[in-house]
Amino acid sequence: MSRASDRAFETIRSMIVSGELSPGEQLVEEALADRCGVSRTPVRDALRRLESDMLVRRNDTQRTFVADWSLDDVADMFELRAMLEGHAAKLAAERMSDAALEELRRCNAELRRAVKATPPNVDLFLELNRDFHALILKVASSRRLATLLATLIEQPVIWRTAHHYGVDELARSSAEHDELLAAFARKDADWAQSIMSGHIRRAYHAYADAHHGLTAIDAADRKRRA
Amino acid sequence: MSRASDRAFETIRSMIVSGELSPGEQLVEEALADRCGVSRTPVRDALRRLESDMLVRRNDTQRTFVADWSLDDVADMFELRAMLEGHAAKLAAERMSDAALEELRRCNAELRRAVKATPPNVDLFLELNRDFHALILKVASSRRLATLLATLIEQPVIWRTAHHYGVDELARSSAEHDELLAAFARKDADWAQSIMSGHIRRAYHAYADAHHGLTAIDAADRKRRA
DNA sequence: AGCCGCATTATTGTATACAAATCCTATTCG
DNA sequence: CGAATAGGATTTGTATACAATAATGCGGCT
Repeated sequence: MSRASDRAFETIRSMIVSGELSPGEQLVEEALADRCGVSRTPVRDALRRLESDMLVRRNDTQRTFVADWSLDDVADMFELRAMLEGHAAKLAAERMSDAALEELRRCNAELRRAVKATPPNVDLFLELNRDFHALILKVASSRRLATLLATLIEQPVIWRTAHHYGVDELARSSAEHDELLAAFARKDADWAQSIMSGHIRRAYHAYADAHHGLTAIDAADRKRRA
Repeated sequence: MSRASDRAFETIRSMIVSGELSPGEQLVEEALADRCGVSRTPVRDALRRLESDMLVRRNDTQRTFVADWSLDDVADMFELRAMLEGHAAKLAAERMSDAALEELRRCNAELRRAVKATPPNVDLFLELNRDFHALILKVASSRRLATLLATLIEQPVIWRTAHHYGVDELARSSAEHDELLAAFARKDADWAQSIMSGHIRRAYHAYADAHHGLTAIDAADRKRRA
């Protein structure tokens, strides 16, 4: 997709992920078109893409809204992610090359530096974490799997809450990455799968712990807006 | 989506699934618009949807083509399906109600009748098989999972080859469904998961057996057309 | 002959106007 | 007072024209 459509997609996407557009809020094509400085046509394209990423949902009469996720939905999402990323790690272990392994090591070394900085560089951590997982997915080399996972990562839920991670959580992440590297080095597919699955599940509980007190407020807030 | 856009989607979709449009063939918006009797706008919508279902792919310059799948891709697809449908069966076993179980039983009874007819009614089998799996997915009640699986089922690969099933394969399917029903009745989630996973894997091998001799021809055929 | 550059054609992208559907509200009727 | 509803306002759907980009083929050049 060329300029206008991409711009619309990225603009709307970042507005959703940043929370500038609240969960449950209605998205009106013409208003978005104005904000993006394009016509409705590319906005419609963008909304379709966002819909397939499940960042927006449509009601039965074709109105679009920013997706809102219940705790159950989030739990669901993490469970699927644990399963699929575990599978990816397994495939990756079987297909890991020395070069790719070395790149993963470099990535995690940088990641650890970001964690150990004072104060820890959370944005950099997130970026390198993304890279690390993306690299594994690449080694797994399953187009299908990549597509499925794409809709599970990069969720606003994750992004808005990642900053709540404590330093200990961040450090634990890079330690788990080390374990993954060990499993990859030994080409132990089942081990890699187990670690990855646990890695994601731990992330879920970190999320849940940080949020279980907020959901009631969120729900009330959402209702008020609607 | 209202009439025109849906019509375009369904028309193009069925042309792909039936093989009227060959894998690798370029899809031109205006030509499709003519064939569907609508303008390019709804066709573009339809192509986006087909793209997210992975029935078409786009090259780097935005031309669209009917998706073509290598044997590896298909194996990949079945493996993911085995994993995800297995997970769905597990969730379903935990959440199965008596009413839903009864409905599944009725469905499989009908399915068995379709198999035992002379000659076996393969189209009816396929439809009921779909219903059976959809029902399980519904009981699993995970929106996310449903979305992910949607892109894996209903592939032309599957549809075009289902007719190659022998009577014994069909009978074995309904027998496996019976086992699933037993697992559901006892709410044995792990059992349900194992059976479902095996069920899909068996389907894969039936596919592979029927096709491993054809791929060379298919490839040549595809090349000739391109 | 082979290849490069340019004009031509084919195809997709975007804007816009208008049509259809949906939503909202005010008003009427029970 | 509440429910049904009619009609205006809002929003989405579709068609079409034109712009931008990519593919194709031609002609000249080496």
